[in-house]
Amino acid sequence: MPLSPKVPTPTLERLATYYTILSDLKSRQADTISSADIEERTGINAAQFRKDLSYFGEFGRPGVGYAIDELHARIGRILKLEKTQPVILVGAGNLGSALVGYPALRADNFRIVAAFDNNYNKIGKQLWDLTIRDITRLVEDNATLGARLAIIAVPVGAAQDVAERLVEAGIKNILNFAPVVLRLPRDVIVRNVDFVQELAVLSFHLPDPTTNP
Amino acid sequence: MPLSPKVPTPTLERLATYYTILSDLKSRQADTISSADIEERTGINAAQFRKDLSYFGEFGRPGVGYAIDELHARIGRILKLEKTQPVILVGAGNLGSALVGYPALRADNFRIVAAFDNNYNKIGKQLWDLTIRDITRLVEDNATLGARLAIIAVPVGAAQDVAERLVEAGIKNILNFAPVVLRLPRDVIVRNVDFVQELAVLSFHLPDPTTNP
DNA sequence: TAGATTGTTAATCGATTAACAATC
DNA sequence: TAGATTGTTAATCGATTAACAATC
Repeated sequence: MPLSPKVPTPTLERLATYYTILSDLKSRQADTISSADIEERTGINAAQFRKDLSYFGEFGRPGVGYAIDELHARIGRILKLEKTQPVILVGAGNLGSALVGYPALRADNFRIVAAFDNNYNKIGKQLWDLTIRDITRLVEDNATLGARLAIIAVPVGAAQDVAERLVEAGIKNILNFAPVVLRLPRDVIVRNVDFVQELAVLSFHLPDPTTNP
Repeated sequence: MPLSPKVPTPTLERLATYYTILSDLKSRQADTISSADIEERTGINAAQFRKDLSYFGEFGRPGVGYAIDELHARIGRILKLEKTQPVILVGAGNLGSALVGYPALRADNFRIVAAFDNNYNKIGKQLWDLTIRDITRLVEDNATLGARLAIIAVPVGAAQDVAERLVEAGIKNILNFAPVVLRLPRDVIVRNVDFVQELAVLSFHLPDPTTNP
């Protein structure tokens, strides 16, 4: 298996986008799709799409296009979405609760298998179908759970500490919702989701509040 | 006012990051900071930081650094965060609810001023301090509200329709949480937040499940 | 076969970073 | 003044896209 040398992150992000629209097309549509069709639907340049796939081998047939089912399956395999991935959630607040209840996660084979918090008023309570666990038990609990992905949905002040516990528990792939830069060993991969940052970028593009006429 | 010619999006994203850490430093720290300090705290290259600022003028003093308060204020002005921005939320589900209750939004001067939904069981009910409104009233309601930013937190199937209503209501800056590519006029700016995409990128980086020894 | 579309190379574009003269 | 650090230029790096021979 020729290990793909170095896949650009933007390629991985687009791969996830292709996967989503292929999931959508899978049953309801014709069974073949061209890179031009993909461009039509996603706005992503057709050459870009073909280049993205080329990091992982050959997927289509010249003159014909791509078999939707096969392409979907192969991208799923690349992104390791074929089997259910257990995910740990830390932070049983409003955001954490929304994430546990978020149906798209389950649809894409992610399953939140445990929720942790440091608040003694929450520990032991239910969050959907999960019993909220004590954050101090994270390391020992994950020895059993065996999750390799985690979501941080705690306030800024707690995020760094939580992240370090996660690493201690063997989790090196972290989705962080706290608006803070986590300082962690270099082999830990962190993806940040920052609502305020997103809104700030939009805010910049707002028309200038023209001074009164 | 020499209109900044073309600011790269990554620069805007980093500007929001600088803003966040400056908010943090503002009171508790010394009153001056160097680009090297910024690199230390954010992992963003010091030259990158200086270059980012250079799109907007001069901010520091050679040999000294940047006055924290002033820098914070000026970045706030660039991102138009100095006055409270009204934001409309569409989708009063779990995620929408978490967003309304999210303290960091308010801290950065965004205020969700109205929540809309299409579900008659929800319309009229309370969501925190907001009364959930009828999505079909969006255009007329925003004539009064005057929001220019909106958040879409509805299921995939409803997102395109909601987006078009928002544009009709004069809102051209949209934060979209539905995992779908919105097709809108080119002058509309959309930022997508896609949890599943983020997890998929992390999932890719998971160690290969080595076949049994 | 002729028409369509792939996979890939090469050209273009844009973003990051090193280097340094200017300046406090 | 000497030391520190900026703002900016130029070099580097990497990602996007156009073009096209290969192939169905």
